[in-house]
Amino acid sequence: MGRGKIEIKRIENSSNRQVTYSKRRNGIMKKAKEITVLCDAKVSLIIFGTSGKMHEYISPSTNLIDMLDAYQKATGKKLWDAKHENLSNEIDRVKKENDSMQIELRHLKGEDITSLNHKELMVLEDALENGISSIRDRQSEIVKIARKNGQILEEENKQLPYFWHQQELANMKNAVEETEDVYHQRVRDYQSQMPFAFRVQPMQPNLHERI
Amino acid sequence: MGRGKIEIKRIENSSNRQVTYSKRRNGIMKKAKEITVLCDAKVSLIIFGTSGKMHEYISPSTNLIDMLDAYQKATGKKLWDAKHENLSNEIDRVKKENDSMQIELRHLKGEDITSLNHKELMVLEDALENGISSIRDRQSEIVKIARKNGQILEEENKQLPYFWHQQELANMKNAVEETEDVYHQRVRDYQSQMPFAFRVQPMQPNLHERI
DNA sequence: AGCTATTTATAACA
DNA sequence: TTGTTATAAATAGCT
Repeated sequence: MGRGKIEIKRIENSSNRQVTYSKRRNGIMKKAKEITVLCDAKVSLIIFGTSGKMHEYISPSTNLIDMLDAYQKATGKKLWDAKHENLSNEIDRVKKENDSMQIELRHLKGEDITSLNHKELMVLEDALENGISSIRDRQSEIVKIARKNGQILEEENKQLPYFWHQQELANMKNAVEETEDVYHQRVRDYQSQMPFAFRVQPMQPNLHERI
Repeated sequence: MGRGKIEIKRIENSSNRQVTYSKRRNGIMKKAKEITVLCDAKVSLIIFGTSGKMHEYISPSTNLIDMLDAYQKATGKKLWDAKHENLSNEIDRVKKENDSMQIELRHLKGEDITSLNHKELMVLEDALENGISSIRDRQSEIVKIARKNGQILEEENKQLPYFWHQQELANMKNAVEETEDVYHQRVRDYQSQMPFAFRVQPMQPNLHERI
């Protein structure tokens, strides 16, 4: 209904599309109002354009909530329960993730490990070895930097013998481990059989150096 | 638009009203579909006639729930109330818990530790020491039981020297640590200053012995 | 339900 | 954007 007939397909010219949208939106709104009055129907009309701007019409004799209640009764579909269900599902999902991390944490702390078998324990032990060695490396790095900057406090100084000793032990152990290639080969094999929760998961590196 | 012009007011003749309702309803539906395609708008249209029968149109690119979510964002009106807000809040809470566990796990694995200071590293180290010693205890326990039951496989036997060696190292270390009461006293003090995520959190004990 | 005279909506243009 | 107008589309009153 215009100067020319148009096909019902997306209008590619964006400004034409905008104009048509605006005019037709008004047209539909008008029709909605008319059918409401003429036939005392109840209408709920919500329109979003590509811009994201919303327009709505609700028959004056009702409101959106009542319309949606009626909708649920008429269709049997649960609307706000569906929403509810989605949220519940997400909670379940996140909580499961939570639980497996919780378990992994406890395992790494040596708790609840009676349920683990030999292989699983070996994987854990390896992870802990790696962790502790990283942390000791970092410790000595910090101490070295602090030394250089003359920032070591009297109190902290007292602890140093312990760390140095730990370093020695770690070195001894590493020396032993280096002769035990068979063991580490095996650990790597087991890791590929472990459940996902036991592997390292990627994460955003958002932390900064702050000695 | 018909044989005669009509006023926009309730059609009193019930059968005329019904006919007009049906025709105009189809007209609006058609218009809704057209604006959806022509302008890629998203439309939700729900109509109830006096009979109580419902008709609806939702743009194929969306669904009623998403439309209503968008409606809420656009208007600020809440259609689904506190119940859902509570669920959303719980999701946020659990996700945050998740994040801090994620961080703690990475720390225990020796990752992302450049952001930690000396004291925090000490707490971690202590936790790892405890974990590794529990796990080694359990390892040797398992081995002992397996020995007793004659269940040791040839393959597993190969690994034993490593574990025994680890045990020795651990014992040496413990001997050292026992003479370092000052250190452990200090670690306990630091722990009370650590953020929650670094402490052990309670959990349901749902795992069973399964050597 | 169809039919068609008319009214309305709107596409192209200004 | 807003308005105008030729034309397509919707539909009121009839069958």
